[in-house]
Amino acid sequence: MSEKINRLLVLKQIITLNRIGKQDDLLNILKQRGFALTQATLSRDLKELKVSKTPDAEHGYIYSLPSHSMRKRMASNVSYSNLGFQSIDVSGNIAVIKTKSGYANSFATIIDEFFLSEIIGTLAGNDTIFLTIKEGSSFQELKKALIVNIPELKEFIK
Amino acid sequence: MSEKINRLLVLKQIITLNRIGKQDDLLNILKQRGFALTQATLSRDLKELKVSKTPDAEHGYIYSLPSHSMRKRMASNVSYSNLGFQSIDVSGNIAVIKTKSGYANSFATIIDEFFLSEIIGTLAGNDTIFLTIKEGSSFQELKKALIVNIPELKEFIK
DNA sequence: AGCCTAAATGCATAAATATACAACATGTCT
DNA sequence: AGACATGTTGTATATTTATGCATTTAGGCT
Repeated sequence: MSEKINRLLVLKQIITLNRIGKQDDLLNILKQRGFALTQATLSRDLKELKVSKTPDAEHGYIYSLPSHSMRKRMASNVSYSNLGFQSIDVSGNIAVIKTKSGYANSFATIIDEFFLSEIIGTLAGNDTIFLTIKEGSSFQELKKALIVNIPELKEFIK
Repeated sequence: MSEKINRLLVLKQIITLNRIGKQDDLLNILKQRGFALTQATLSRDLKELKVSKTPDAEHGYIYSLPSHSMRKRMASNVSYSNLGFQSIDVSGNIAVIKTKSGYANSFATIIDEFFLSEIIGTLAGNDTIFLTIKEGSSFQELKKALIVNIPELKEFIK
């Protein structure tokens, strides 16, 4: 299960570091790295990651991540390891993240920047963030989206 | 011939204003607007415009223009009609744009923002811009790219 | 633990997209 | 104008990608 999350993270990395124009090529690289999957699954993964296929001056077509997900992180060498994350829980359609004192606001800002489709809005106090989960999305999905976008959280969630 | 340029311009407009997920749909709209073409041509047009197909939260997939081409223009209600453009010529792999006095720099800046693949670099003086044409690209291609990106120039070039 | 629901995946295939090739048009240069 | 090069397009088709359906797997809950 966490197999999938790993795969998504590796997939993102492969896409940012290489210029690849078809799923079969991605598939082969993933297989080399020890993942067992089919093109069908890959297609679904790409959809989930919102990876788009774009014409490229030299390579014909290439896959690329939505501009938000990566660009900033890659450029500025920022690590999120110390976001102050403490825990995440849920009640109804409100997820609650607890952070170290004073970290809630900056953490929420980062989350906002990813425009996660599972979230309607965030509200941050001093050490607490409320996240409204979009109708139709689950707490599970939200957690997964958080991990995929902020890999550093992987060790801490669930 | 200018038929094609018109088509590309309309195509861009259609894409910015609608959320369309497959070429057949685009094709139908173009046909409604009086253009006669096939899916093959459309596919080539999309490639030329660097239109990418992106997963979308609600619509499955949508076509969208590279972020530069449009966003700014649509948002800020800027018209380029008065860029000060006067003429464009070429010698070897250097294209030379003449502008009204003082306009060269701002014009060059706008061009830079489109990251045209036909251009290696630009250099602007007071009323003159030098554009280095990328090896493998032609002056013709460059002019077309300029028109497609800055429709206002259509009347003035060639 | 055992039941239940939701997620994940493969297989097969439909759907969508890109392109080789040939034909035709357009432009350029002398 | 004629010749040559370049650009544009359609047709047919190969390639690539998405998805319905069935099955397996993983969680969540009592």
